[in-house]
Amino acid sequence: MGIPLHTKLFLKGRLRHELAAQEKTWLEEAIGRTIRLESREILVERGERVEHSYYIIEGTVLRHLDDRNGERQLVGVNIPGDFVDLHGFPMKRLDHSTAALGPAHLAEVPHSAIADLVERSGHLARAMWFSTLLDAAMHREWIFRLGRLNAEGRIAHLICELIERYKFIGMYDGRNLPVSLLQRDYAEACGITPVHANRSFRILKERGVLELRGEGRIEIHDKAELQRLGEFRGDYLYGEGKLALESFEDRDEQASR
Amino acid sequence: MGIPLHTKLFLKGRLRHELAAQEKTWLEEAIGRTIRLESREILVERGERVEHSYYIIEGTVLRHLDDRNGERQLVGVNIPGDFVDLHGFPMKRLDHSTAALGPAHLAEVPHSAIADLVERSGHLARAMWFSTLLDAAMHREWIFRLGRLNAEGRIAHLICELIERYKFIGMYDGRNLPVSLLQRDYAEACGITPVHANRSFRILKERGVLELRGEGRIEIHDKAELQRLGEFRGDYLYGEGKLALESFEDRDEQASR
DNA sequence: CGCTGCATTGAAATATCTCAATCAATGTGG
DNA sequence: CCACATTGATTGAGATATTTCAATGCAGCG
Repeated sequence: MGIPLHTKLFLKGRLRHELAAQEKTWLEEAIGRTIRLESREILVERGERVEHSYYIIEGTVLRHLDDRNGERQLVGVNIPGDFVDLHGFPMKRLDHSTAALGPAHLAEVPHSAIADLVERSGHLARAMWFSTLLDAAMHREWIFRLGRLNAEGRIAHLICELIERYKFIGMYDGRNLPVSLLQRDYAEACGITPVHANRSFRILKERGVLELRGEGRIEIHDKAELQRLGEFRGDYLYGEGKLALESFEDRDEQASR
Repeated sequence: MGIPLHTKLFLKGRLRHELAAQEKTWLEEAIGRTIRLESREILVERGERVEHSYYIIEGTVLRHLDDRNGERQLVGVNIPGDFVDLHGFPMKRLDHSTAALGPAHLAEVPHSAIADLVERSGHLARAMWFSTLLDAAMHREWIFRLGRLNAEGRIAHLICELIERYKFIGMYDGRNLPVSLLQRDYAEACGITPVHANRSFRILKERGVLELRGEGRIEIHDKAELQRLGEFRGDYLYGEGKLALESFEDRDEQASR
């Protein structure tokens, strides 16, 4: 078919198994259109009712809450292959805002199409449920990071998470992480000031842990130390041991005639 | 029927509409047995594989992550009517631990029974998905609380959330909140030390905002000020305007012959 | 060349932690 | 009923982490 394959990475960072060809086709068909966002462009504002969910083909989307003074707290980072706001499908309204980090290319999936998908494939339905649960698991680690770690640890933990997730989608080469967050963004993710983020990065650099290289690139020099600082245990990303959907797969096998 | 009705509060704090009688019956039947936990007893440890999910009939369950030194970070508080670990159904393994706050009475629901439920009722399936998404929404607010608020604000925000949730299940009278967290627990929820929690509560008391009364009771004196301090907007609990499942209900109506 | 946006640095102010002690309530054994 | 242990709350004082404010540096860009 001549349709461009937007679903190549679909949920790739989220599931341990490939989706079936049939499922991929359905997903591909569910895409209404694709949209391009400019750098820092807002996708959805907190409180908005939503009729579509967005899947990232390319780029990065930040999810955030605003405080009274308009200061942001990031609550999530989405990368290619992620749904940004799949929870908008059951919830119909977003409790946080989403905005592109740099230029981004998204697939827009109408909720009506998701409803069809869910009806057609129990497996896909559960894959989507699972994906939103993975968001929740990440949220929990973010809570941990903010509650128990100091500034360096928080940054380290965040970067560890990003390393694992980029690894899942084949975009981490063991040294260079293609992340273009500004120091301000790290500050907003870690609950610290940009000034303090800056000092923390300096320390990490001086200790030979990592270095911000600009151009949307982080150079990882000592991942072990990074994990130690961030008290990072990556199991919450459910990437190992293909734990993810196996139980569903078992069930599906039993169920299939 | 002679079976005690454990599902009276089922998801009551989670949905804006009553479940259908048929659904309640199914749920009731899905309960394998009920268990009682002693105060501070651990229910599930991080990393454990789980075959059951637990629904709270009575009592409070805390969800937490441990840091390297065994210090806890709370990531959630569950109250009567909540599923504690419904996400264990799709995920099969918990990424955090759960433990009773005081004595608790739980209903144990085998995942096999949930699988049946999900298959039998699309509506119930989505209600459960929704419930887990509400957890995620709360997680996001916890991230906000830890990232943007000072100690007093964090405590205020947490208590505001508890007020709303107890209100949903008819256990808040406008003044007394039946919560028996220790100051240590507030500290673990808010990412501060117990000593600092203590000082913060003193300030809240001196300002006439609230008072810990012991005996598992918080007296709320000035809810407006509490909300201001916590920059609290309760919309993320999806309790107003019955936004929750209306879209599903619409769809279900269309779908029903 | 003079913006502009971001990174970087210094110095003082503030929030929070740490350590150590005391207090109050409760329960237990004799 | 008393002596004692236990648990959680409370307080003080000094140490540390983080913020705030203000200035400077630096690169891309019209």
